[in-house]
Amino acid sequence: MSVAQLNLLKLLNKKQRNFLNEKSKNINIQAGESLFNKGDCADSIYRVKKGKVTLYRLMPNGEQKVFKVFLSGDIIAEMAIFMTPRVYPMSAQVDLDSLLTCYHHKHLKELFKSDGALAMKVIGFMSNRVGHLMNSLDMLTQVNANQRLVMYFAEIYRKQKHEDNKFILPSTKRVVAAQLGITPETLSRLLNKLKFSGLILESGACITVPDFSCLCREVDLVPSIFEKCH
Amino acid sequence: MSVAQLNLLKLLNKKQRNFLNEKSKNINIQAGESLFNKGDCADSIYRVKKGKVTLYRLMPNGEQKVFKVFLSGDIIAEMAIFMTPRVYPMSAQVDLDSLLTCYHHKHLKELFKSDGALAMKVIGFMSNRVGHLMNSLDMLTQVNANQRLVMYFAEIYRKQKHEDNKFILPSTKRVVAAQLGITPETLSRLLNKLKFSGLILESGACITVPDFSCLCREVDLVPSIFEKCH
DNA sequence: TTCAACACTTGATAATTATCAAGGACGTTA
DNA sequence: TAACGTCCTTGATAATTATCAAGTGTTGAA
Repeated sequence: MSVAQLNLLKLLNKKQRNFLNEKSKNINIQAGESLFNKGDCADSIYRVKKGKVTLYRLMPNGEQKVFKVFLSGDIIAEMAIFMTPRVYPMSAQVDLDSLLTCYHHKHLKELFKSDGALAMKVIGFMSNRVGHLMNSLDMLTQVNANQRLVMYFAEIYRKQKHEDNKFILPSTKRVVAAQLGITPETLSRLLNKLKFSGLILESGACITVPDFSCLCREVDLVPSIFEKCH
Repeated sequence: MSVAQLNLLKLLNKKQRNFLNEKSKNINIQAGESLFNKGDCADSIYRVKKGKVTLYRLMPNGEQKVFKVFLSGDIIAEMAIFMTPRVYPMSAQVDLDSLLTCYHHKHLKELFKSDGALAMKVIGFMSNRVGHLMNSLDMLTQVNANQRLVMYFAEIYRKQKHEDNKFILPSTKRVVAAQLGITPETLSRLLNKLKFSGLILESGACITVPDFSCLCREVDLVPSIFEKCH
């Protein structure tokens, strides 16, 4: 399974999961509302059961820059509850009417502290996360916008296990551009270039890649980035 | 204390440290030799007692791109030993004749597994590391080369606690440029611009910053990045 | 010493990406 | 329906950074 898909709660066994679920509570939040703000005490992590939540950061100029989009199944603030000081490092906002499950940090820590083997799993999970981030860090500095775009395609394609060579952009292009660290205009032009070359087809938010190898070759990347498992 | 300065071994208490030191062994390595290669089984972490080690990655074109430089006191491969699969994600090479202490992963895991409170500290440490990396990730995509350079200055200035407003570039400018994700030529020109404006003085590898506030203002960053503690 | 290798610099030019300005497409609301 | 807002696109231009080529200085080996 891909590292990206793993999350903290998947490390638990059935019994532990039951223990946690008993203590959890579901909450409904309407689109537009704030889930938490940067600097708030990080008491809970959230699991998205339905809807969409974005994690963002306020830039000096007041713009909000999206860091990550959470969809069904994703866990929000996995790391924040373990940090010192224990505060959320970014803000989260609900984009669509959402159903979230809320877990209190005390109960998680209780589990981890009492079960040494589980704690080791968590440590391993976090190490892999660090490795993954270091990779991204490397890529984003070493790689041009075209390559970042294709790498982003690969990431969401692996995440969405769709039947054929299609995937859906999970948010507006404005947000996608922000995640790639480019302007919406540049994104528009890059997509145009790929469409014009026939390397991708676009219909609304749905993107089709007829041939991954060709696409990768075009931007000078190895095709293996699209492979779902490794 | 700054997050960057914390490391895995500092989480141990005296007794645990003694336990580990008994099992450790010192090794001398000559400049130019390889410490480990990407993909090697990650059995050990290393502590630099003397010398210099660089962690690097081989690029598709065969160039080696430096990810991090380890000097006295730093720990190499803190995360690798916990990853699955347990292999080093990059290669490490000794740049100066070095004395390293080598700790086997089994002994560390033994400690972490048996002491729930320690395991929680480790989890906290890794969470903070993740937070730190997410910050860097954000910065490197949102920030231009000038700002990255000054942020880099801030990082090594905080690390080297020198008397006055001086710090030493820890490696050649070629390597510094690679770490900043720019070419040596661009680095040369950026430094020139800052020198010409009087914002920095350069003599060999030693850089003096007469006024941190001015420097930060010039590149549109907050001066607090140079503060040693927070 | 002389040569070769390497780090660094500088200049000229090209490629990449951002910025600014304008307009089209679409849905929402009055 | 009209008016508005937002997303997206497109064009023109500017800023940033890379690339290529050449030259300087230093070091270390023959």
